[in-house]
Amino acid sequence: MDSKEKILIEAKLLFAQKGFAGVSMRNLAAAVDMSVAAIYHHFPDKNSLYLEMMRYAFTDKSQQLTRLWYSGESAEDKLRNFVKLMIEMLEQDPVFDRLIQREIIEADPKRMQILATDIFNNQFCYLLELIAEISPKTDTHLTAVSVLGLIKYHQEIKPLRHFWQGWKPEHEHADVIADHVLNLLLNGIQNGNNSEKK
Amino acid sequence: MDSKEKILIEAKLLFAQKGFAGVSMRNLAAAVDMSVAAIYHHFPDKNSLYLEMMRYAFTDKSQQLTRLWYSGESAEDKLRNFVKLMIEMLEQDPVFDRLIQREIIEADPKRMQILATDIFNNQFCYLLELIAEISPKTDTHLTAVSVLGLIKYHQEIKPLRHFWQGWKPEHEHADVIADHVLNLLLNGIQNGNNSEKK
DNA sequence: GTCTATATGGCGATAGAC
DNA sequence: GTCTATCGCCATATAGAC
Repeated sequence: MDSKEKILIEAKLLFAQKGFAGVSMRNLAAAVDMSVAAIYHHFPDKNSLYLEMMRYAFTDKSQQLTRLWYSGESAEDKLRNFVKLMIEMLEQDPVFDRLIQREIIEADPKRMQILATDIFNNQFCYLLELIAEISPKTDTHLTAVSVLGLIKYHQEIKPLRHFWQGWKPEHEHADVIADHVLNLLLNGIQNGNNSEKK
Repeated sequence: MDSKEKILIEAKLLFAQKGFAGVSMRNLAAAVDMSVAAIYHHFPDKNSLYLEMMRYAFTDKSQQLTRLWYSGESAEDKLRNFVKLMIEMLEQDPVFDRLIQREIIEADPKRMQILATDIFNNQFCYLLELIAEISPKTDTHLTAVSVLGLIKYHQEIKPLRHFWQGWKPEHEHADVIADHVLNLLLNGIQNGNNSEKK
């Protein structure tokens, strides 16, 4: 395999786990079984390596989703499939998931706009249309963010949740989480008993 | 002011901004205008300082919440107040919010267990009981995580959301978000039209 | 392209004076 | 309780041989 790509793959893993400040060039060199100097042959400095890794990690994540929006299914089935696909994607590539989280918390203004507009906004618009169809009365922007939040948070909290009461092994399975999230979205937590309301 | 408390206050700010690995004892010493050795007089090492800062940052928060659990209100009103209080707390103290985010993402195994059990678990248990009362049929653990996710994600995504379609200035207000989250939790997104279901 | 060796400086933590 | 001075180590980055 190409040495440069090997470095990028390992860098993605390490930076996602430990953050920019938490990963040393020595750590990375050890992980790819090379010397530090060999890495500096491929990248001018640590910062450039990080940026190039980000570009590498973000390529072609949206193809699977786009196929979904153009399927001929009903709006509710599309939402069902969207939630399931997103949860599966995050579970399948947790490294990618953590990288997004890192970027949001670091909140570098330049990178932030690229991330928001170039990568996420397109998919967000499809989701908005879908929600407008299913639930025209609600604020579609807020609801779309809630849908993403439910999907994202269950993944995000995985390191903590098994310490908490009521945890079961099945709570780690993508389809169990997907079913729960979809049920909550479509019915709330009262399971059909949503009478009393102002 | 007490030197130790001054250190804790500044440490909270710095660790929230830059993370554990991103803050050196020298940075902190400069921020409180003391020597590094003076800090080591109050704390045995960097890790202990961090843990004590976390406990310090959480004490007043859990007091507010605990008062809420022992109020004589109905379960649904308690949930309503919990969501509102949490959103207000996160908005009012964004440093605290970032601290949680940092902690979850850094997921240091040693710190994780202490924080998850010592600090979060108590409040989580109250939330579990509440949900068990409101919605006995659902999986309470998953539902509690969803409640936290809805609250947390709307705050977490703030740096990104205004780039996305459908955003309005009012989406930044705590009470608008709280109303939206509560409506979603109690009714789902279909607004009472939750008939068709497997 | 990859290595060994090294320059230069910041890191966590400690010793001991005041 | 706070300081100055220092230890030993690890950080980023470079030089030059192969």
